[in-house]
Amino acid sequence: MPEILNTSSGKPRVRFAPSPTGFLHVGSARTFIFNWLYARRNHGTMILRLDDTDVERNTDASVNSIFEGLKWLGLGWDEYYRQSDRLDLHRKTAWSIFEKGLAYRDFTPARTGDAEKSGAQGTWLFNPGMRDLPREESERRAASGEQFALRFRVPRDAGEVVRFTDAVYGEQMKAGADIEDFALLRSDGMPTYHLASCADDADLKISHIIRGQDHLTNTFKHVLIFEAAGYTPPQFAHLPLLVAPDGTKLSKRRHGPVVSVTTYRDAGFLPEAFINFLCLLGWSPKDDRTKMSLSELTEMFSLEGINRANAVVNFKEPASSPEETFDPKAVWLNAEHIRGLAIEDLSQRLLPIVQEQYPNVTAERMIEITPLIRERIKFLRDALTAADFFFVDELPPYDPAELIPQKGDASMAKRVLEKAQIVLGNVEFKHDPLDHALRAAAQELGVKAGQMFQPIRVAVCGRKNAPGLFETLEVLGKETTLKRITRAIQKTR
RNA sequence: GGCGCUAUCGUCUAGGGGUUAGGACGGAAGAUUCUCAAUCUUCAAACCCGGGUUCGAUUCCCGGUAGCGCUACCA
Repeated sequence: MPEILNTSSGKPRVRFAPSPTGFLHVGSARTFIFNWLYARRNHGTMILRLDDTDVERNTDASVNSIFEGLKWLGLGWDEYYRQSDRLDLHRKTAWSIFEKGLAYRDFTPARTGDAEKSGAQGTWLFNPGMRDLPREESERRAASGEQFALRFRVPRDAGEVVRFTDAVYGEQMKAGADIEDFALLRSDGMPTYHLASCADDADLKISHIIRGQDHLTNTFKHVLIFEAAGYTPPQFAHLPLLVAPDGTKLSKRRHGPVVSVTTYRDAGFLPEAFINFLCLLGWSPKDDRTKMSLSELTEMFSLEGINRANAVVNFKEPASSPEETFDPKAVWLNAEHIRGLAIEDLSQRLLPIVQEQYPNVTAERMIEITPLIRERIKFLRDALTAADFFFVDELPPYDPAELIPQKGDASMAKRVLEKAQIVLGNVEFKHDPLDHALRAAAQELGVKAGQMFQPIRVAVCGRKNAPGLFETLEVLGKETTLKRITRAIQKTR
């Protein structure tokens, strides 16, 4: 009598089950996000499960990196498990399958190395002799201490097919004759991924398995395990893979840190922008929205919107600037989200980054500066370069030639600065008065407004490209402004 | 090799038997402005190929091609 999963409450239970064998990959992050969105959208439960049955390859560093990445995303989860704590359940499940005659001991030594792996001619299905080993002989050899793996006895008679319906890819079927007798238990007694994953999914009453498409063909094996263990398989939804511009799947070895979530964090991405970007890879709302908040995404998310083709993360392979490290759309979305933030909020996020380099900057100061750079930064870290002149006492050296205005010369720069020194000494440092005073001064000197503003801008900012002049001066204050203009006048000599 | 999946502008995608094939990023041009941004306007840019079904296919079917995945006592 198969136990019925997922129907009793109607509330979905989903899980994200990473293997701690490396940092949190952007593809994994997307899988986590889709699961989370699905759970929240349908008032279900989000489960985090560490699939750490491969003791050889698991590391604590990886576990930490995964938590670090997930913490930054800030989405959270409702239940947490580690497969290594649940080995008894896995073994019990495996042996229950064995007892039903649906699995058998294979005493063949493990295939070593990569022999006949990728270039294999023909498909390996099972080791000769083992599948039909008489029960008594099997028991005897096991009792004598001989090592064995436990394999699933895949039904491979003509006409045997395994089927399931994928929420994304539709009806799937495969002949049993094309499925190899996969292992359930290794010869050291440890469960394999397939077994552990299914045993846990059943035990945790997972209703929907939302995961990467690399598992689509594994799902036939999983259906076999669920049914052999007496459970109704959950609903499956496979996600198209994220690939590099060259079409190969994202890997640390080939593509470096671009595939790590923490790289986005450290570059100054907003987690909500990163999430927004990832959602648009392989999923779309049916309207034309692109910039979406977490709550909008939660509201809009559905399995039906998931696409079937792999999605390219469009970064430049040899990146010549930090910006090129990322997909242009991710960068744009980040800037969009930054622009959409309230000044106080943005300022708070900028402050720790700024303080790392300029410890004297206060929260009050940052609030004044933030509106001037909000439209000018693409990454949080850009505040460091966009507003540097607010943070330093003394401007770093700049080329005095920069002080020379368009269609002007050194003497014009000097006249403008000297005039500015006088005018600014007698004006209130507020936007409008500064505006009026400096425009009037330009008129008196017979120069264009732009010719008046540029030398002042360079004198106070140390460069030509900067925020609006009046608001800059207002925030900078009279004292610093006059000091920097004096320095600039010295430079014109 | 076997099995499975996929194929719309450079990229992410919408659409769907009859459309000027829509949007976004990026690119180009222009407007605005004290520079840079931001903003606005405009432009260029796509249905993998071949058969079939049909009055009509980019859309449905078949084949090809290409890409990806699985083919481990990894996950």
